[in-house]
Amino acid sequence: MASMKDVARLAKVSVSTVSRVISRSVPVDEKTRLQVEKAIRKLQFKPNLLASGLRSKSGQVIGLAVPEILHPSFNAIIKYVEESVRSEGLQLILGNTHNDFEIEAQFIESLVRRHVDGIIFSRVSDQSSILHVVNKSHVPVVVLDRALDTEDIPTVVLDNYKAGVLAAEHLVMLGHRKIACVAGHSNILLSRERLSGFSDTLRQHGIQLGHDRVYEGNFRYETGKEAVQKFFTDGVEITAIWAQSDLIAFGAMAELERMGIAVPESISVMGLDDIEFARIAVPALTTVKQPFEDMCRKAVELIMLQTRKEKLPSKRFVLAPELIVRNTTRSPRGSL
Amino acid sequence: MASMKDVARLAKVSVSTVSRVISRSVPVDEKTRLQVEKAIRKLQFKPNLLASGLRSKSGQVIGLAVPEILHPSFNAIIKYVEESVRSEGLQLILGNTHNDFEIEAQFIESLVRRHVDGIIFSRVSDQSSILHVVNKSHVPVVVLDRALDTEDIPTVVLDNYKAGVLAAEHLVMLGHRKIACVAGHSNILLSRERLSGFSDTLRQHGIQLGHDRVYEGNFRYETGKEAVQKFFTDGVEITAIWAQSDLIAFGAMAELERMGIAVPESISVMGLDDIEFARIAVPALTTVKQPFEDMCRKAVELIMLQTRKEKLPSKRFVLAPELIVRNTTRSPRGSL
DNA sequence: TTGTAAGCGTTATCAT
DNA sequence: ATGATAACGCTTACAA
Repeated sequence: MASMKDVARLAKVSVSTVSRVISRSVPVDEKTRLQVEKAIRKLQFKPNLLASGLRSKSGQVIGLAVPEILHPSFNAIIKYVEESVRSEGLQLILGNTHNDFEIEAQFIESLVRRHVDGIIFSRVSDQSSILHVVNKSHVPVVVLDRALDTEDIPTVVLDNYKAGVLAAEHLVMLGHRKIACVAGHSNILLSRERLSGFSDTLRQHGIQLGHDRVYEGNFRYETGKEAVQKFFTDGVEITAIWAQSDLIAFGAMAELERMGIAVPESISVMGLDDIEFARIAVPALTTVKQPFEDMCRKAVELIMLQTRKEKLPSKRFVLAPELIVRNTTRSPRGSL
Repeated sequence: MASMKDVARLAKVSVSTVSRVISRSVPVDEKTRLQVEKAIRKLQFKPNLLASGLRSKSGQVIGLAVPEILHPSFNAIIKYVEESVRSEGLQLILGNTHNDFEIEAQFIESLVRRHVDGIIFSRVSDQSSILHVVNKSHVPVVVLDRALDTEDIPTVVLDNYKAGVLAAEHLVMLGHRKIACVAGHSNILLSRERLSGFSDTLRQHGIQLGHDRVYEGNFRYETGKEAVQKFFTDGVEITAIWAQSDLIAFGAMAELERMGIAVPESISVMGLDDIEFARIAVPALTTVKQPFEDMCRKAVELIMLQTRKEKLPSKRFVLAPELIVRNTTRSPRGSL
């Protein structure tokens, strides 16, 4: 492959001039510029990213760490982060941490050694190496989707409280009063926030969300099944369920189906995320949409700002959720 | 960040010795090795990947080009490629080509400039720049999931003909005779192969798959809906449908549901891929499984073999599909 | 505006 | 077994 040296020789200029033409950081005489460009075309010269990265200390990549690739919401994040990253002229290194902090640490280390321009963490493990990264190597970092309440790191999150509010309002407006919630683990901040928004709003409408009506699990499909089994084993009366993820909602619906309980005729179900399948499934899932696209764009933007050493207007960016009404919710039997 | 120079100074050896300790390519005296390792630990030295990449002409990354991230089968591919790549000690650069050959070309160019150790193409666009890559820059390449019939490029594919056979056998065994197929575009080789396997097998059982019973579209959800509409508009009698992707199958089921036709009671539906949702959906989808994990592992393996300049045992690796029977297929009414 | 030359942090070659 | 030293291909002071 042709190098700058070759171009310089052909264009009868120095390598620095070639470099200037390419980076267009410094004015170059029209005539010499044309010569150089001609030589570049002739030799099909493409600058070596490793060399320029080494010199300028910028690998022209950003890294994205997700805890699990085969999960619809992370798919969305991967897609939109890739899009934003490319629109900045960079490339994306993707790593699956499997929620394992050792794998995460190893991934991060490689990114740092590669002089990435930034790292986006989507849901970090609790023993995350983020702090280490931020302190030791000064690589710009953004946390996406899961806020760390304790840390002073740029963060992009959903307004999780508001998500709970939207869900509660929707179910209450439909006339439900026997309502349950399937939540993520309470040691995760966003689970707590979602639940607070949900139960606060119910309370404002005179509905108490008792402990027996809250099932705590993870955000996966199986949690939905388990929750439904638990509610019925405990004999809890229910006409509507809000699941804190669409996957949970699908698990719940599958279990209801298995038990011969019709959705939404007998029980309404709604989720959170608005994954692709929410639209596709039959019946289509009523849910609270997470604005993944905006969140990812924001995250990349925050990386770029830090790269340019600009001061961030704020450390914490909270984006609003949106209620998407489809076909898994309706008024309870006998109401209205 | 500490560099080799720093380590060398602290350990009172030359940088080359440090390099040798790290690469362990050449024997180093036990004693000096320990000294060096101590210094490395003390300084928390991490070799710079850009520098070593520049010198050794290996970026320690491989690139993966997919046409669409938000598609369940590509999710699987992304996941399993990432896994295999990491187990080789490399990292993954992911690019979404949107089936746009210009975007693809640009992505590939950056990968080459980055001296990636290999590129995996998952379903290339028809005007793909693969050939260019293979010829100009000698970067190892593997095509995954969609074979190019014309080219002499290492390829990993599903045995698509066999997939058609498995689907046909299953439906025939259940007693179906009025069978339809929703296929991908016939200008894509794998669609044709799947269809051939399917119709050949039906024919062996005395069933002719007429043109009116084949709907050609893409592999997306909407195609399934369109196909069902078409079949019913045309008044084609059907008791079973094989869709060449799970997404198509879900589209078909949604449309059947909308029309009040029960699956599998009135019409059996089966797919191809075995995406996550096939298991999760209600009713769970009967399908032909694509061994994504094995395919991806193979693809990465082929890259590594090429990197080591080893001769490939073959250019084309065909992996077997597997029938997964779930709840969307059963014997037609009236039979057995 | 352009050229010279000194790195960036490694690895590879050649001595010793 | 170890050390000097020259690359790798680019950017960036500093000079001219």
